[in-house]
Amino acid sequence: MDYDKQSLLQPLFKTLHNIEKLGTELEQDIENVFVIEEYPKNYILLHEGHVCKHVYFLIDAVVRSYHIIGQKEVTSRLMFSNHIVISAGSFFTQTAAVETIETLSNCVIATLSYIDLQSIYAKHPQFNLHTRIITEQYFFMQEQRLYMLRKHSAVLKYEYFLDHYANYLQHIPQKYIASFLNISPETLSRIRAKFGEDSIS
Amino acid sequence: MDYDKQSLLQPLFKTLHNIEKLGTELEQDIENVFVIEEYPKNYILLHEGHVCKHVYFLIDAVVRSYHIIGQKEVTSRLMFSNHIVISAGSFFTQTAAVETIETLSNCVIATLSYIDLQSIYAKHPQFNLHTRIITEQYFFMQEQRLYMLRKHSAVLKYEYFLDHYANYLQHIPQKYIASFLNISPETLSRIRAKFGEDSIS
DNA sequence: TGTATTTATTGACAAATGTCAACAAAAACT
DNA sequence: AGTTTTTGTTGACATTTGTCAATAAATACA
Repeated sequence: MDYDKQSLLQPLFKTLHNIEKLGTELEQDIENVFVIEEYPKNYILLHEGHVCKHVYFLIDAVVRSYHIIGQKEVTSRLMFSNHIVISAGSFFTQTAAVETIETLSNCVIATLSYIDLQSIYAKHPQFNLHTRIITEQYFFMQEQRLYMLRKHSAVLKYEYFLDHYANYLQHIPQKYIASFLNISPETLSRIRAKFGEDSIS
Repeated sequence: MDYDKQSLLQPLFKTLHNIEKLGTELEQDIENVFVIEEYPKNYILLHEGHVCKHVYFLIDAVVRSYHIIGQKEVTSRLMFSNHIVISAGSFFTQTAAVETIETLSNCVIATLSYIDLQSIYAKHPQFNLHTRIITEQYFFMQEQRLYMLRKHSAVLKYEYFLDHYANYLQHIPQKYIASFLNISPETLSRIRAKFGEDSIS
């Protein structure tokens, strides 16, 4: 693959620099350990039961994570370009993941292994500042997802989704959206029918 | 108050040392900025709409956070001794909180202000390592709460609660547990009645 | 200890959502 | 382009959970 790694990683470095300027050596070391990879649609990046050994920085991608509850897949997250993706519990503790991560489009993704990340920490302890802040940001996003799930009715949850994910609506099969909102595909279909009705009349 | 601050903070320092040994000066500086305070039961530590300006380390406490959805309070977290409590979004970004934090028992709590924490970071950048790891741990706990909320039936959610919070059951009014599980108090009462029935027969 | 207040329980009923099935539409694959 | 497969829609109905109200139990407080 003849990618220009540096330009593909530009958005990531912008985020990092906004937190605190990286030294030249640190920036170079980070760039060196990232690997750019292509994955086809519906490729499984992480299997439930396996250890999440990489951070995925989504360069051009639509990705979902899900876990099995009862017999059914329940979508836990929907993620897009410029998101950083890990299965948190698994990655942080290097233990078996309880969720599966799957691509929903042909993807270009920068991957960084757990081991390489640890060596970055060892060589550049100041990098902990950046990952602390990023973890805080993702913590906050997760808090908002929790807030959404506690909205009581299916309609309120769908409205929340429209407010926060409208741009991505067309890229995600509806059944996954329903599952993300914890409602049945039929219920979502009915809600959408009503919404359409409203905007016509 | 004639508390022995050092001994009250022992559990916190143990956690920090387990991540990476703190230097003497850093340890001393942290100890200096923490303030031990007592709060009565049902005291509001943080009001929705205010900025969360402190980290609370619960020394001896039962605490809940909640937000208003529609007309109703919905309990978002239940927290106990040795937990670190903040309203994440508000604290990290120093903006208005969307939730309220309230004591459910008479409490002894160590508080640390946002400003003091920033000066610790400035003076001891290596402390970012500790807070990164702690943030990761709380991230993971939050992920588990999300997982719980996605369990479909009220019974499954209550079973989850029994598995993870059994020790605290008696300290928390049932209506807050119901709210935490996103079910009505009546439904929880009925589930508990059935459970009791089962264990007799 | 007795009274007031809050919390929990129980029943009857209503509302929301899930399930199953049949069909339509869209997408994927030769 | 035509066929197969997947996804989305709609209806009928079942199930779960919520709501309201009455009562009991527990807790707080004077």
